[in-house]
Amino acid sequence: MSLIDKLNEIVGSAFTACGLSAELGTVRVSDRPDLAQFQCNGAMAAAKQAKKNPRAVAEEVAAGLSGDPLFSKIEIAGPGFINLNITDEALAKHLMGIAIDDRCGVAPLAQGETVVLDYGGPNIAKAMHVGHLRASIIGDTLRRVLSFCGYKTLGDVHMGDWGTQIGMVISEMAMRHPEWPYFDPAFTGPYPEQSPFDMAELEAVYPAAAKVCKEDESRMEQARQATVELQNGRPGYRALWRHIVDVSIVSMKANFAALNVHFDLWKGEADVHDLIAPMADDLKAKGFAVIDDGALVVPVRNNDDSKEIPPLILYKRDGAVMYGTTDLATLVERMNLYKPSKIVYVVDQRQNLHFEQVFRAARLSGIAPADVELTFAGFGTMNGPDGKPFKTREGGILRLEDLIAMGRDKALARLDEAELAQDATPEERRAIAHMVGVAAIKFADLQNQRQVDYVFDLDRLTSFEGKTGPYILYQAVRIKSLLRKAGEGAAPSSLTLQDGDRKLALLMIELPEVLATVVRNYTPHVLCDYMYRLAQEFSSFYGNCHILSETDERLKRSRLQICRMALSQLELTTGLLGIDVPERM
RNA sequence: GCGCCCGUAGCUCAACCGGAUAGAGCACCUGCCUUCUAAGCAGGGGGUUGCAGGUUCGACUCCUGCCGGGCGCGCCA
Repeated sequence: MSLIDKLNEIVGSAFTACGLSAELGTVRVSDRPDLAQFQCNGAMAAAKQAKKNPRAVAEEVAAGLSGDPLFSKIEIAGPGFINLNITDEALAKHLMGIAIDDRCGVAPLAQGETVVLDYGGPNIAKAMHVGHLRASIIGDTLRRVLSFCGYKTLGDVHMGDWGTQIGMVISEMAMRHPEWPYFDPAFTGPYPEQSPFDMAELEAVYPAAAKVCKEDESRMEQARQATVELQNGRPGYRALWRHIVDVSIVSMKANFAALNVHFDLWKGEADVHDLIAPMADDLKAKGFAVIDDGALVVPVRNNDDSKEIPPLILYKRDGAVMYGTTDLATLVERMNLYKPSKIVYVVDQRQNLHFEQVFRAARLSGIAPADVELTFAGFGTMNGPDGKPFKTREGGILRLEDLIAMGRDKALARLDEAELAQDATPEERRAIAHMVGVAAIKFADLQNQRQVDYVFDLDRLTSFEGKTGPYILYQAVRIKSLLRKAGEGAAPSSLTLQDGDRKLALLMIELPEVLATVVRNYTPHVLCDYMYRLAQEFSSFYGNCHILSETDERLKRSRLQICRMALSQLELTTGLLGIDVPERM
């Protein structure tokens, strides 16, 4: 049980003893550390309800607490804050419990309920760019945190592989290479196993195709036609599509591997194609789907809506399906295959309305029963310094792999400049630089609140100083180095807490509540904030206390134990962000 | 037009369910490498939380109006 939970129990029952609700006894870390370690604000809320004097209520509750030897201080302050300190002995005892726990004192929150997370969402045939960074790493972090907290998690990359953009690429390829067998209706196969193009060529085709379709309506019409034919199973198109998917996946995997982003499922929109027709028939039969203006749609408007909600389109007039169709069918599939208790979509905030439509259609039709939590965890757009979606100076997109290379090269330069890890092999140095560069990029992004837009600043994204990923790594590396020098020492039987380390000790009890918040609100930045405070508090401790040179053996062992605990938490939490810690840097 | 989001230090961002003196980083200023990695530490200046009301013991937080910005709104994703 976390220390906060324990305090909640104790203070909660003190409230109960006064005839008040236990919930009022919620304790939290004090936001005035100069006054107390913990605080409870429940007396003021209770007084409001019962129309009593808040200080009197607080006095009564405090009197009930006064016999508990856990507390070294119980005070009433201001309008009725109950301020609490616990004894160093109690704190030390609790910490020793955390020290021997490989979960750093965090009890699981769930019992293996399944959660499907939908993140990443790269489109095939396109180079991954900086816009995919947030979608990937926020989703992956949430997956890791939920998994650690006891959920069975399934991360699905959910590629965009079935929409009109593929029709654009196919029709553009038909223009460029009419001789390919994929375009010959008389061809009876088999089609070549080897793709006639590589990723570099594919990437070049897409923007050209998109441009020409935008400018030329007849080309757009061809693209739509190709999309329908692909979806309806034209063999040559399907074979070509398979190449596009395979070539794209190789490239995606390289990017995700570099970022240490993991997926359990490599599914795409196309995977649910065979579920669409039966789903549509069923929705039609039950009256949820109707023909409107030539399209088959699911009206999702409610009478009490204050805004216009357009229907979800299942089949366009031309017979092609849209992403709303595949999203709904994907829900059918996920319910059938995984029976999840939650499905979380980590998607660009601008798709808010779209998912509102999908969720409504799913609830309405019973595809997603009421007890399944559907969450749209939208993230903000990455803007340039001008406030508009980020573009490079040349006006183009910045490729993800180029960004990662920039981070790595900057870290490599830093290693040279500071003459660090000189005896390491070039490969090791490169590996360290990669870890540092990726840590910088990921932490810089994840520390932003998920929902809001943020400004993309290359210098800040690859900065190594201050509130950055490398700062976190640096503190962990210092501890590792310290512990190597200290050698194997027996763990102390108890901790000796002093002014230099008490703040750090107190901080380390907060991890369970931090992770609970991340899970509740799907907000990785709360974890980043904790990690930074932890690293900072350690750094302060490290700078102000001698550890190896401490002559009081008992104190030295206690401090080394604090170091080990800080390292455990840093390694656990960096792991939850998918950030690797080098041995030195 | 309707809807959603945002406006906090020079810049970029935090602030838990309404709590005490609104916190960090960058930038700027002052100290600290003959003690465990200076990618660091200790300290300093910097605020009418867009504006105006309201709710209450208490408002960055909730409500109303206004100003400013972003995004979305039927056959792209």
